[in-house]
Amino acid sequence: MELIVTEKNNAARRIADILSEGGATTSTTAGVNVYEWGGRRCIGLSGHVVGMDFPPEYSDWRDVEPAELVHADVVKEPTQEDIVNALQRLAREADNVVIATDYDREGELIGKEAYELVREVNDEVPVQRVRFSSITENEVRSAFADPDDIDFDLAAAGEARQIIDLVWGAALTRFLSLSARQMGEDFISVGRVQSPTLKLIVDKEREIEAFEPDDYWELFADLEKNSTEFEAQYFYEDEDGNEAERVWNEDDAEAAFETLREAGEAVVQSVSRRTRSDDPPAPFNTTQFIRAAGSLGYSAGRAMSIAEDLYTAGYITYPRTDNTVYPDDLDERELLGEFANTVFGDDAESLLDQDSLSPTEGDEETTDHPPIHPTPDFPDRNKLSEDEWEVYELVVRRFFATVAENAVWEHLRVVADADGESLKANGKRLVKAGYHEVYPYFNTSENFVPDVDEGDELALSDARLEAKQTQPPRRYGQSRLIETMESMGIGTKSTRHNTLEKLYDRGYIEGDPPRPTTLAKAVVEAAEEYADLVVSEQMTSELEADMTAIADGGKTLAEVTEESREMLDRVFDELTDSRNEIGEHLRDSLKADKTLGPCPDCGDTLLVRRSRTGSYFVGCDGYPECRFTLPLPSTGEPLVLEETCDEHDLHEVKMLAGRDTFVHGCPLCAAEEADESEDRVIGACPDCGDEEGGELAIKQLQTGSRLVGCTRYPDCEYSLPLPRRGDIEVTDEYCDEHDLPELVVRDEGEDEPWELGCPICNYEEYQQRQRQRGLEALNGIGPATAEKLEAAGVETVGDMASADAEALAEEVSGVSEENVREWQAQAD
DNA sequence: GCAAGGTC
Repeated sequence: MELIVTEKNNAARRIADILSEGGATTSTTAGVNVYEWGGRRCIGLSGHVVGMDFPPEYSDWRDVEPAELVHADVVKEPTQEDIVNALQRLAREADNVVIATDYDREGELIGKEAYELVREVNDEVPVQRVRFSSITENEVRSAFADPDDIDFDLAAAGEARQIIDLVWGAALTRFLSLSARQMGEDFISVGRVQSPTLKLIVDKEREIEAFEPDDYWELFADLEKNSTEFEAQYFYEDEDGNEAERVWNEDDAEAAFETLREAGEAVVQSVSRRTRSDDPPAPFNTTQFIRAAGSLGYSAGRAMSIAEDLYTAGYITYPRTDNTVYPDDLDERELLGEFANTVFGDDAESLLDQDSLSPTEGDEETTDHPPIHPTPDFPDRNKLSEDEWEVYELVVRRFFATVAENAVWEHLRVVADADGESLKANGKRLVKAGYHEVYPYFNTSENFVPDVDEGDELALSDARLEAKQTQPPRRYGQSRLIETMESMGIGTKSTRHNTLEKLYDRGYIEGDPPRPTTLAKAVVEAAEEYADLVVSEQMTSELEADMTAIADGGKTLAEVTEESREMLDRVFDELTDSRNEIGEHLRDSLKADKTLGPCPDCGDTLLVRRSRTGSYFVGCDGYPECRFTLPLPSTGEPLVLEETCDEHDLHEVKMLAGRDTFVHGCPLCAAEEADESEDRVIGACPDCGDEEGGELAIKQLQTGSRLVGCTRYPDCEYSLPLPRRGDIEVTDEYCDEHDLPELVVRDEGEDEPWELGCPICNYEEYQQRQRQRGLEALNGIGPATAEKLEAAGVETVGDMASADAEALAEEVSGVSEENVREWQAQAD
């Protein structure tokens, strides 16, 4: 029996399909899919199934000096036990093993890890290696016809990276965390990729903070020919002989303005026309896909998660790729043909009608995977969420664009003279739309300038002088950060977006575009001073050079890692002396990130704190002398914003809760608002109204949340939830069943008020919906939909114990699929 | 409990 090992289940299934000509059967071994046909079995790993770590005696942070980690052993342990078990079970019975992991460095290492697991249980079996750059009939067949050996040097290069990353990352992370006494979940992390990325963000912030704006002026006027008006801008020649529009001196600007205002007309000095070809974009690699999705409003992580779903469902190719050149065996014409009978049919036909079909190419041609493009498998639109469809359409249209013709612009430049001052107008017109016809994501707005001739006298009206200021540099957006990381060579196609998420999670950045916290600045400062290499992209470039040397046989893994450890030794020589100083600086910064402002009782400082039960609240730094506190909302992690409240001089607080994130505002304002707001009685309490005379009232709590609750609270705890935002109106309409008024919520910025109705009915419907949604999740509705449900604030079955989920399913069984679809439509 | 890299 021959055993084929791939990097992921999807690849295993497709390779089995090709080699078996569709005849493979699927079974599971130790819960892992195995594809089997004519004497062959194929199993997919899940990337690395073993992980590198220190032996257990190093695991207590307090017992081990961080510097000891530098020369500690590292060991590899299984991290995916079920897959390791399945692999070894099959390997025992194998008489030949073929490693078919991805064709890149990490794939070689994953292959070598599989090889070692095979060897543990079978020291005889031959192990071969096949390499192919896309899972297509031709490539796979020819690779298997001519197998090769594992490249152990290349795998060792990857292993050196693992060791160096672990040793540097863990030792420095522990050092900073211990020195700041930040253990547990709020440790202070550093690493070869995350820290240079963080420095990028911090450096930009430093530029912004150091920025001093300059005043300048710009002048415009309207020109007119044959009663068509167009705008022209004043310009002059600066000291270097360059054309300039900004006037840096107010007197000069006023003088030019005076001339333009008095001129009344301008004489055309020159007219120049040129046409410019606007070539279609290159095929999508991961970074460019993230960028394009970003311009549609998707965060990097969200874009990748949607792409992942579309890939797993079989609609697009593998979304993690550096490649921007379609492989030879992609038949673009055939793929276009697959869209003929879809909503993209007209566009596909028009592309097929072109004289030639030559796809664009980017600069990167790699062996890992093809660029991201749609597969011939066209999705049923109803099965995708709106977001998924939008992203899918982007991928389809990008593919279309890469085989479309170029666009052509015509530029018209007119220069005119108004009493010795120069005016210019630049017009542009799209004369051939080309790829823009099928790829509507780029700006194609035109700027109209009429046909004029040299010597024409144009009427000049409405001269304008605009006072402006230079602007600070812009922060990096997520996609620009990822592009910059790529150009610096840090991170990989699969990890860059995760690195950004890590920086958010660690409390280093907040907002979008991301801004560094005080802690982030302190960590970067500390690293710059004592371990410069770890915040520098140079660490990666040196590592890359070393890895190339290992792969070529010029250096050994032992040499490279030993060299790196010696460097880290020297870093620790310096660090250890400054431990207290560093710790103090980090602690101050952490405190600054939690500081709200002056305590209204004692004038000391209000901080965000955590109670023993884990909930957050606002407390005074002067505790226990000052016992002032304010509550915070119970959902999410609090984040102190830059914005402050005018009344109390306190920073506003934002609650981070994934997609339910909201701004709580100034906690003192929220508390005062709650104290001032009168409870509005709307009816009798259904629990205790008859016996005790309890009444239901609309209440506002100090945490900012609102509810309908019993006036006898805390004796009676009956309550119904209300939305956090919007004005709640009590109408004259009454619910027959519960004898309560219908409520309406009016939210600023929303055109339509939300007719919430009777609060009891509303809550019952809400609970019902929650159950139905649970059922949908149970019915195998995709992760994207589940995520959406979570966004709607609904706990999904994914979070429930399986017994609970089954009980829930039983409770609502007898529901037709149609009903489910209807509910889903409502939820959307 | 530390990193970065796979994959889900």
